[in-house]
Amino acid sequence: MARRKDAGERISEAEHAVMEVLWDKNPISAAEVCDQVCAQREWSIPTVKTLLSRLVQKEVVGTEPDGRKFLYRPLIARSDYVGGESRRLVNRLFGGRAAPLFAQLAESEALTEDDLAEIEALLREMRK
Amino acid sequence: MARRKDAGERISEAEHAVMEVLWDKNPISAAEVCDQVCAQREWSIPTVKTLLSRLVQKEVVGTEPDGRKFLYRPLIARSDYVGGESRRLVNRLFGGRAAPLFAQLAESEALTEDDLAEIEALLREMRK
DNA sequence: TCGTTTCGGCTACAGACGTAATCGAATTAC
DNA sequence: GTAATTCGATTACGTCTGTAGCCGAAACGA
Repeated sequence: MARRKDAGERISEAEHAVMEVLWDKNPISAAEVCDQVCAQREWSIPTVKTLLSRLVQKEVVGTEPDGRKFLYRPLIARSDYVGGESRRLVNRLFGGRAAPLFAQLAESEALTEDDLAEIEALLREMRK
Repeated sequence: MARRKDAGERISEAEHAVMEVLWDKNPISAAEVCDQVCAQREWSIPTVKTLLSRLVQKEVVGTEPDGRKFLYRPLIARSDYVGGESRRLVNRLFGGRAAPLFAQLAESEALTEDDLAEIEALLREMRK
């Protein structure tokens, strides 16, 4: 498959915060991104613009002109990113096996009752 | 803002590789760490020594003198580190819920038959 | 005792990251 | 039409990371 030059360019944590905004709504301008993200993290507009241009450089965000300004939109799906990060963690910490991760979360009380029920449902689903 | 040195101090990926060696066997000397880790990553001894001293600075690795040299041992449990990293990922990508992570792994085919069986067993265990 | 090896401890340095100010062109306001 | 505003682009800069070299003291060999 035409795997475009992906994994090379890692998305940093700050950049990820910007991506979340773009996944939530797009295409939007830098100012709009800042409206969203500067509420949570205490960033200024220049910071957001820097992060956006780095994301554009990394080819994970695309731009389209909108009059005098630019609108930004993600070029990768959130599920791809999330899946990749999840797999990276599982590989690095659990030798690629998901069960130990599950056990770890269970042990550290990170699983709510809802989580358990949901996971059970998913398991039943997969068993069919 | 003042450097928070309490419990923070993140362990980088390269440092983590060193930690894995220490968790596997300890206390050991820098040379022994290199024997293990320089096989996988292509590092030289100076690199390993730098990583070790950074870990000591971060107070996650302790030293004890052994004649003229030092022996290193981890000061944090692997399960604590692994648990923390797992929770960080779940918080950052899945809003703190474990179920979506599970769903993600399922969707990306990252779950083996063994994983499923193991997780089912864990679930039954927790249901008691 | 004197050179050689062996360590740990500083030093180095480029690239990534977090955070932001400044510049220059285009646009809007008078 | 000229000043003020608005953007993207460029530049800045300290920290963290990856990767490693050099130095001086201790220890060992002869």
